[in-house]
Amino acid sequence: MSIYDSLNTEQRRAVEHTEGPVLILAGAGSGKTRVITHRIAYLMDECGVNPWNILAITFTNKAAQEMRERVDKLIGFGAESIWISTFHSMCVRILRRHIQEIGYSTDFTIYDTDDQKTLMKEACRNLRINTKELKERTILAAVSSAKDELMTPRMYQEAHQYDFLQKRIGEAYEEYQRLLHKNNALDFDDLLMKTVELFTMREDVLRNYQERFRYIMVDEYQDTNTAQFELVRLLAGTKKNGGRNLCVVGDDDQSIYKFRGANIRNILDFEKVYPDAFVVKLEQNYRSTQTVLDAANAVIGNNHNRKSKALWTRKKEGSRVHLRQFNTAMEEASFIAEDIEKKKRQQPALNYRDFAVLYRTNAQARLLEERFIMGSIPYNVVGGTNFYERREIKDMLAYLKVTDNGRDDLAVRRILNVPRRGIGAATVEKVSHYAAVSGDIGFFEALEKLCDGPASGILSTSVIGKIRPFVEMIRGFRDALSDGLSLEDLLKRIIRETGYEEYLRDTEEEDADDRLANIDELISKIVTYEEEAAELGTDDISPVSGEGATALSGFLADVALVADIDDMDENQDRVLLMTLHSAKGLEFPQVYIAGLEDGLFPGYLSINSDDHDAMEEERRLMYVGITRAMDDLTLTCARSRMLRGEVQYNPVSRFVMEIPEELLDERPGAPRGRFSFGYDEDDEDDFRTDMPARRFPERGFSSRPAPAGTGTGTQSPGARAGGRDTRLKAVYVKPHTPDEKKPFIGRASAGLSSLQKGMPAAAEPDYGVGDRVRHVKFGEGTVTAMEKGPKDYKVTVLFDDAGQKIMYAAFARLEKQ
DNA sequence: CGCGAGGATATTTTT
DNA sequence: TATCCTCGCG
Repeated sequence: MSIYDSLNTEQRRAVEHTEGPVLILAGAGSGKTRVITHRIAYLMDECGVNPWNILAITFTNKAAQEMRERVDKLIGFGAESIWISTFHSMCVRILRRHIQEIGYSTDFTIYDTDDQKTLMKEACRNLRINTKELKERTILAAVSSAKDELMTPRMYQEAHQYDFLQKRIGEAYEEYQRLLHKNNALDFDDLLMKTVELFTMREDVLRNYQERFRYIMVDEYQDTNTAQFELVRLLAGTKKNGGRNLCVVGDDDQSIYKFRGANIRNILDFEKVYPDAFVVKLEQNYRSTQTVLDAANAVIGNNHNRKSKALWTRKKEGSRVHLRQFNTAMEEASFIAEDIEKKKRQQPALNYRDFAVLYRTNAQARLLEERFIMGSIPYNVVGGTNFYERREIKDMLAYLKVTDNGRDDLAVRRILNVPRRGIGAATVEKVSHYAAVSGDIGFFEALEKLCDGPASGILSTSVIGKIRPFVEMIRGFRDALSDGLSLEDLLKRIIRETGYEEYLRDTEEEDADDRLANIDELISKIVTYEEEAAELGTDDISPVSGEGATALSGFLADVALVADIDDMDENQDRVLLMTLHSAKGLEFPQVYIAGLEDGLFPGYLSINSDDHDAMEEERRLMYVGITRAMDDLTLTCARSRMLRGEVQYNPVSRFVMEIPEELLDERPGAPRGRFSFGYDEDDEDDFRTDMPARRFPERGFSSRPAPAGTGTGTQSPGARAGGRDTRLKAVYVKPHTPDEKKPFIGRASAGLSSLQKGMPAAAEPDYGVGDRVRHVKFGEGTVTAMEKGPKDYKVTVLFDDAGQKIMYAAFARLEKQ
């Protein structure tokens, strides 16, 4: 009995095909991690491949960690010398060793989004860019996508020489890079781009790694961007130099990171780049019930750009997908909290950790949290603000950074006056200038010179008197560190000497305790790090610290690359709350997807976007969400919800409508209440606000639309404006209230959003009594009566098959035959 | 220089 | 709504 016997035929083929390019299309829950780990084992056990010749790349540290654990279990000895790491840590590790070849020094620091913003602000100031007209945010976004596409500042400028705004962005990009370089810092995207640059410029270095990584595996391949693709392509080498043992694993249906530059074509076109690729599809799902799978398949089936796949399972049918609709988001949250308790009572085998609540935006977590606290349900919110982005943590890290590397000007400036030392902007400005004219020395160095040297007249003695203690304190930290003080004690000493605790208590009474707790957390993280460092020896403590790196810089580099999800501890018995994005790659017996409303999920941006892909990406996100569920899936939505200070009224998400009715335990109803878009014959109800939470239209009157993409029944594609999904747009128009055709999403009061443009008004129908018409659902029929009702035209139709129906013109979407 | 008030502004999603 | 930024005063 070998370990490979547990694999199914397809998995086995994927495992045993070790040579040449391989594409594994792995549907959700099809055991792809198993395939990768077994493949690694197979390479070592059966093919005699050395572990150090194997590279496995993932996207998150958590995935990397999990993979390593599983490989360890499978093969034991030797697993530790396999490179299993994320793209970013891999790049850091390579750059720590070779970046001097392209003009940086190997002790570079990594800037997070916050630092990027600060730096870009400086770049704009230098270039006299008015950040009111051209926001740093915008520039940074452009720079980031340029880097994803491996575009240098020069290339950017050349590509946009005739567009004034773009040209300015190009200049800002260039200046920003200059500042990064001056600070000996790389931002996130640089890690990838600089590695590619290194490999392109130094063929010998590339050769070196090509020879080392004879077998490469890439997980979540659908999420790779151009830079990552190029990196992999370079590492994999060519047929001639004996490489190309590249195995990529992914699922185009789970590509949800386009906004971050992910290029779905990387997976769709893999066979074009590698025509001799061996392709395996894993379609057997080991996770979910048939019902859940059917729902997922139905939803994703509405997307066009995909490799066809049909998941199936041997698991039982399972219970239907639960659908619950509420009047407010508060009720929705209460329901979820109560439902979890109810299920736990009914099925004592369930633990809190078996539940997850997923949502589109982080902001939605708040209400849920409130209710969970109220019901004393243990929970954990994953994501939101990253631990390492919290102010107090960044302050502490800045002290550590300055102690470690004085060239990080940003860090120095961050803490120079934190806690307050009476050193202000004017002084910072003078010191910066002094640093610039003294041969572009670092900020801290400039501070030192101004304190140590003879009175230069640049700073007054009183200011020097404020700076000197700071400089001396930092020096003290440095000395202590080189005398062998542990990181833990260093951090404690920093807190003590700076008086940070008192500073927190003085300035913010409210959450000082929370912040102090966070600092304690940081201390324990640093302790853990040191313990691991002691165990493994400095080189292997972290995937990112190359040789030559001190323990401190190793810790700092690690920290920069940690995502919130990486810290998730599945041993805690807590309900997990997280975004759909964070949930990718996870599974739970009980899953809730909350906030299923058009305008929220799919977000209004994608509903209104001209980019057809945007909606498909949202749908993939829904697919990811559904397929997280093992046994039970509950979908919830609210008719009204408070969003950034205003109440919004949104209809049920179109994605819910795409799930076949027979899979749901309740029918999606038309939203009720004041802003209902009305559908029932007895329209009086539609304006009652005290409707019971759940009430569904009569049979046959659901507002279920046809699947997107198939058009609206007989409507020929493209017949309507833009050929896009115009059907649902009608939903936003309040029926026939002549001077009030406002969208229901976006602002409920004033402020007409762009949604309004191009919206079909509830116009007079182009048919009359006696005309033959066709309805999406009921088929053909004859109009027998028409009456101008209070809100809209009330049309009575005698359908050939479905009998007589009375409906409103704006929603019936009757087509004259 | 520090602090507070008030206004603007953002809101998908995150390695 | 919550945070962030700017501006003006003490």
